[in-house]
Amino acid sequence: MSSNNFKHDLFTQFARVGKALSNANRLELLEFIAQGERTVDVLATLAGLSIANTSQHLQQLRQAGLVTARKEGQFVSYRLTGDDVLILLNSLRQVAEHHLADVERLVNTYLTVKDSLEPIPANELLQRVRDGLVTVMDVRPREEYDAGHLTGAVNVPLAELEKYLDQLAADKEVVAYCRGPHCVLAFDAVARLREHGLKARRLETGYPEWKAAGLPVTSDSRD
Amino acid sequence: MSSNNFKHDLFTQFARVGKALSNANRLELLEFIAQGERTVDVLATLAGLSIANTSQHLQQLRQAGLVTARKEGQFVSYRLTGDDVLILLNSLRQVAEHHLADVERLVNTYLTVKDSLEPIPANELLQRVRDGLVTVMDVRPREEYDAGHLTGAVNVPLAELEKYLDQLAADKEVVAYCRGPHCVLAFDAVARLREHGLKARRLETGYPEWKAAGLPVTSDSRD
DNA sequence: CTGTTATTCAATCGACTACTTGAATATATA
DNA sequence: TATATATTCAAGTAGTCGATTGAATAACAG
Repeated sequence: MSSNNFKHDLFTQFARVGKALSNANRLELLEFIAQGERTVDVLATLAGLSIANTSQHLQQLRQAGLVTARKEGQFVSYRLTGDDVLILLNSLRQVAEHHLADVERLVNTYLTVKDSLEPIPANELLQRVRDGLVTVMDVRPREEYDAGHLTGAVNVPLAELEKYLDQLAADKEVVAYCRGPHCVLAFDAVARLREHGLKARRLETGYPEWKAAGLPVTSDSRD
Repeated sequence: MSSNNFKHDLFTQFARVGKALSNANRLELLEFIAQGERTVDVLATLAGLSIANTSQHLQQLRQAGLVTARKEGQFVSYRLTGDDVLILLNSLRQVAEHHLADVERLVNTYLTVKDSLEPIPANELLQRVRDGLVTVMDVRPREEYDAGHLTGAVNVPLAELEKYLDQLAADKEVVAYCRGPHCVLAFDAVARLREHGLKARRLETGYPEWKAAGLPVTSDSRD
């Protein structure tokens, strides 16, 4: 029956996408790429992989249709092929969180104060920004901030957080965000801000999701 | 940095889910399970696999948190752990359809209708029903159909689909629907109808949404 | 208790995966 | 033109995966 073959062929193609998602390093690379176009060696550095290895992973992602490459001079930049990839990644994460006991255990182990950190949803943050009630703080490294950030956010790399303390308006609540819902930088920032007596929460999601939702972003360079 | 380990551990867990989705046979099993609880040997028959092999795949799916098992007498029945798994499967399919050239080639090779993967919106369906251009097919089990269905729809439970093939007007397009936008029954029905050379699409939403929109419904029994 | 059925476990084999190393291919710069 | 840089390709190794086969559980029937 050729129809059975059709079905099986189709599932084989779907499985190619699944296979691309079956490796932790590739998922991490995807998360970095989700924040904006990245070159190979930047990605290798961010993920802590060798360049050749990174290149190979990127080609698997490309063959699975999750990323596309663009060559500019000596550099090859990768970016997601579309917002549906982001949706796919988020539903993967959601299923994993929901159904894998190990994930919950992990999160609880590392993020002891999880519930006290009440994340703020994106739409609520948007409203509060408009009302001038909050300071939005981007705690990612400067390069990532430059590549794109929430409009109105200030960049405070985690290492320099303490330097900026007295520049923060004491009456405004601080909302920190970073790369995604599981990015620990924002958790750390909130914990440290609170140690210094400031009101602080974190954004429920992260920069890629904010951007994908069509909410206002700013990039300081091309990108 | 302990946070790097945390992050990597987390991605390793996500990758477990991805790995479960990385094999065509497992994806096919998942689709069958999505239609309702199934026992091991039924699944083995449906997928054309040996029982031992099916059992192994099912356990991988279970360890990835995608399905759960329930033992009743001699039989072990598997079902999806939740609706978010369905959402994940659909976004996987969507990304694959969107970005894998091979999928498009496959679909175009086997299917006569080109824009066929696009679901039809409710208002458009309503118009086409009035124009007598389509056969509306409710692929849910009979009890659900009896409790309420789109006015004018015929009930063809998925298991009996092949029996009804010659009763379908060959010149009319078939529009299948079931429980909601992510209900796989309709996907499956469309795929199988197309395998038999019929024009088929699925309704963008499902019965609950149709009813909620105030569009015409009929119930055959009390209710 | 014996035999049957449904499912899982265990052992095996060929194929594939992740990563490393070192070379090849472009592209820019001096 | 020669040289450095960014990326990809190719080959090799240890480890994992998918499927088959046959045995091991477990629940039921006679």
